[in-house]
Amino acid sequence: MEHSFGKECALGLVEREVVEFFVRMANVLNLPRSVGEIYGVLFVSSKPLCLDDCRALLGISKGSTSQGLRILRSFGAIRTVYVPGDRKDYHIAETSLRKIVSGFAKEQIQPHVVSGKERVQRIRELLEDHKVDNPDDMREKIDMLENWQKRANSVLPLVLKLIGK
Amino acid sequence: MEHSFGKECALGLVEREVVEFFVRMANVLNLPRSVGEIYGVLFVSSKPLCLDDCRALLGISKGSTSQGLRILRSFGAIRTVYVPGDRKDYHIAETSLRKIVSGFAKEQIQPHVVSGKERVQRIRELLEDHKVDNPDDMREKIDMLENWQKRANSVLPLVLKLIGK
DNA sequence: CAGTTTGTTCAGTATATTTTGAACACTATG
DNA sequence: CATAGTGTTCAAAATATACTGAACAAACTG
Repeated sequence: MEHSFGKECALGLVEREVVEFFVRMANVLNLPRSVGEIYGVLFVSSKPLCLDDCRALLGISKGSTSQGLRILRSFGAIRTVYVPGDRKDYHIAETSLRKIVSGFAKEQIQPHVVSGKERVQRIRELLEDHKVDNPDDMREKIDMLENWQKRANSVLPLVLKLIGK
Repeated sequence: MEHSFGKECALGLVEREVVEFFVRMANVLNLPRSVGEIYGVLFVSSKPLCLDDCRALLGISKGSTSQGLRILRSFGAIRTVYVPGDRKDYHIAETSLRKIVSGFAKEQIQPHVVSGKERVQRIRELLEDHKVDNPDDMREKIDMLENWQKRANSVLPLVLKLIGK
């Protein structure tokens, strides 16, 4: 007999623990808790689940579930599968670590990198026609920023290579 | 003549832009905005700054500044330097990307990785004496989690190697 | 087409995080 | 040892973020 901790929910003890694992993951990656929960419940399930399955198993709202699924889809952490004879969309967890990492990087990190690049460019321009305390020193620092960005950019491809399939 | 945007502050236009760059960085890394601001102002300054310098330049509170400096110190993003004949602590930005990344990883990421490892172990144990829908499938999934962790662990050393000094 | 089922959107609410500022501890200094 | 200078802590306030649920849109169904 399994005690329930906190709110009732339809998941077994082991399943709950797996979901919690992904909640922590989400936390580290700066994603909403519900996104972790949803990926977790899909990961742990041996069959595809529809929106309402996820919602019911986790005891969260339809809105959160819909948005969570959208986010997960946006970086390829889940796939939507077609089930003949059912109008609902069914979802399964993508289990290729490489795909997930690469999707996450492309969708969630890359935009920041790009805007960072623009920002440094902008600083360079400002530096042309604005007084600063120590122009040479400042120029050196902007160079350093640009160098950091270059190196940061080179990391992802390597990580993907290393992390394999 | 420089217009001021929003609140008055003691930084020039270029300096403000550099600080904003690091605020975005902080954002991506899931650190408080003030931590980004403080690193930024130290990075851009050509001389060491004390707590009250940072506070005054950024227009933030003493408490935030103290905590921000502590966090930055905790992963080696800044160093505290001794200035003879002055009771105050002075701080400078560490500019070795490698040191910063490595410190950040060790202090902010590693603990999560460790607790993740424990969590997977715990799930394995639970799996021993709790019923689940499909034990074989579940075991396979826990194996996958463990495999992911191994691969994730191998990333940092490589990133450090790649990112150079 | 009227009624159902499914999924999305978004304004309002709830929650979590960050910041503030006043109280405190510590040390130096006269 | 009283006072001033420096940095820390933490409870309360401010802010940012995520979640809810009702209203909606779209697509099927009889």
